[in-house]
Amino acid sequence: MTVTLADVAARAQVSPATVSRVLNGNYPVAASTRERVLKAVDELDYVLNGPASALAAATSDLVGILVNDIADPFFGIMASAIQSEIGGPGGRAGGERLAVVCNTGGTPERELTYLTLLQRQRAAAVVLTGGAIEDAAHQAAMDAKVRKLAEAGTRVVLCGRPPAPETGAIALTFDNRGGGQELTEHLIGLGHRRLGYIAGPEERTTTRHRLEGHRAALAAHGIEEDPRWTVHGRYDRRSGYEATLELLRRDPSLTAVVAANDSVALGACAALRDSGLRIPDDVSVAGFDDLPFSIDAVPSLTTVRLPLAEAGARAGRIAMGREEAPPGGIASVRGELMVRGSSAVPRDS
Amino acid sequence: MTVTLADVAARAQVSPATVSRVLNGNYPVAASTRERVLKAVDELDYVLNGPASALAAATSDLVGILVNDIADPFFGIMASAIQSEIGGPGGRAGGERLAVVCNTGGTPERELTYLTLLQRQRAAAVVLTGGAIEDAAHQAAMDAKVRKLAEAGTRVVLCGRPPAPETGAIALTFDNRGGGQELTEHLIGLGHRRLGYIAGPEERTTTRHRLEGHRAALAAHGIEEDPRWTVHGRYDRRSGYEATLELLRRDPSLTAVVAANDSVALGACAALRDSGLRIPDDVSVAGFDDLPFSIDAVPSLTTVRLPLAEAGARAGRIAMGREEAPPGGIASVRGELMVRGSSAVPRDS
DNA sequence: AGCGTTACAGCAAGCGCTTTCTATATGGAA
DNA sequence: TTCCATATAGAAAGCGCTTGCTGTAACGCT
Repeated sequence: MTVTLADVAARAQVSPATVSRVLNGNYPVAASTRERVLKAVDELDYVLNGPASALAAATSDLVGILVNDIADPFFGIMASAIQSEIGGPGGRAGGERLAVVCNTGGTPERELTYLTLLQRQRAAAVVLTGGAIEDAAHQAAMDAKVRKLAEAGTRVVLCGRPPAPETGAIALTFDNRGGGQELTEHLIGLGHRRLGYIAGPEERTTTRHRLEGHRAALAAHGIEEDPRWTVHGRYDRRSGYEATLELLRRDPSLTAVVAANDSVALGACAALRDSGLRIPDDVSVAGFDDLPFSIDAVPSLTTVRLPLAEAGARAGRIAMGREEAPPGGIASVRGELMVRGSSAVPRDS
Repeated sequence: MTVTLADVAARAQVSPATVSRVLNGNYPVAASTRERVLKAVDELDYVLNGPASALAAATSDLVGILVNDIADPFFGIMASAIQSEIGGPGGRAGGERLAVVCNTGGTPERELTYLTLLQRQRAAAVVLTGGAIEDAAHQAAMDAKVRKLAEAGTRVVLCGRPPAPETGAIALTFDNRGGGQELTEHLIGLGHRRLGYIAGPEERTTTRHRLEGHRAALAAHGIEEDPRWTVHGRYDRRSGYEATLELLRRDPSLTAVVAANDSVALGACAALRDSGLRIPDDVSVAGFDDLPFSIDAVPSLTTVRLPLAEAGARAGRIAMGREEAPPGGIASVRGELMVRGSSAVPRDS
């Protein structure tokens, strides 16, 4: 039925061992023999049995990439960059690796289950992207899993995620706190004193860090924050729209709205416009991430650029052992403030 | 070293066969025995060896999803929907399946290589998304691969891709032609007579079909097309920006620009604005796909909505055998014209 | 009581590959 | 010529799991 190594061996008049060695190229095989084997492979249209090979060799060529939401370009861009470096087809590395992009939806269970699934597949490496969930029990479970993976020889890299000390994972962390602070400082510098903040889901590290940065900036400039100025929501446009209406309801005198990310910011812009407010004349808006569409917003969005593709690529290389891990296994990746049209001096200043 | 089935069996005082059956749940096992086994599994922290199990059972729980560009929400949305239906963690189906999202970059080689890799892994199913590449040799190679996969029992579903007759693949095709035609007819109906068209890459079916629809609309209304009105580019914002400048250079009297997709349309908007033209007062703009950000463009984008999530979900269910294939193995999915702010009656009409 | 069923559990034969160890040439070096 | 590297090929033992087939109690009938 299906062609096996043995069939190829028979056709090439060699032993299965030789065929295997030709295919893996890690053992001397005479050129003439190799050719004969290759010819047989071609003629029989032989395709290696991955599971069998993984079983025998006790390694696989699967690389897992965990993302919170694959439909969100934030993750798509990182996933794409990681994948381009892990040496799948078209990648520069030799062995052909299969990237397994797993969509966790940001839920603890799925995150854990996917990790188990990857462990089951004996994945060669795993890259976890995006913010982590802040729940002690879940964290502990994740850390344990990661440690187990690392012990089993799977390289684990965190990309845009806080470090997980003692687990053996390499972390490329985004400086969300610093970026958030810089962004808000920019607005304060323009003269804003009443700033609304649309945060992401409560239990995410990303959410907390960005918010902390924002508050640090306020504190540094002696601005006392009104609790009404912060609204939590999801990381999507819709949430930004609704949260903005809520903010406006709570305090119509806000002169700036800082959003947890660019999608939220876009929703905020829509809500402001629908409320008859002009950007940035009446209200300034700022986002985070600098996704491709942010520059096309009207006015273009002031935001913090995160080098998603670069970080992803680096994470991919580290996962493949093609780049050294940063000292201490932890590196902080900084964002860059992008001042654009959506932020300006407040009207009343 | 690592815990195996046998270890669990020993601990639970049963045979390996019994453990396997408890884990797979496809054979009667006494409740008391099952419990004992489950307890041992838990105590030993046993994780099934995927490759070994795939080898023995001659099936795997991997499902491949091929996308042209994972960083593009067009594909991200479909991938997400497919994944939610294939019964991975959180999905409603029983068996836990691992979705393998493969980023082909739209290149023939990678497309083919990934298919081979999936074949090698004995994937349970494969979903190919997005437009196909129009190259006779490549098509033939792809069809042959697909046929082989189908013969080997892998269910192959095409989502947003033209049918591949005689290969055993189920096709959920987007009616790009019809959508393109409807869109252009809308513009013509508004009074536009000089319409620029920014097409995607030449060799893609999606590109060709949308363009054909556009031209069919022109023809149907007796509008003779000026060859200068069509520019080919990539499916991204940048390309839209540049192409628009080119169109404007070629014929400054254009009153409408139809883009191959929404990203391109956004780039077009930027180019028009940078050229001092107002949308839609001076020039109308239209996109395709209706990605989430399109409604947030200013003005919001007139476009053709493609039910990406619905189609993806359906493709996922079909791939899992949870939904019947459409009659003849082919279904056409229609788009819906979304008339919004970026299109209006031309100034000079 | 005798016997066919039914419900479990175990045996053992692989699944298709990798890899260690062994065998056989072949070609110098002595 | 003799002997030992060196190069290349094969034999065979698994890798860890699944599953067809074979027991063997326990049960319900007649």
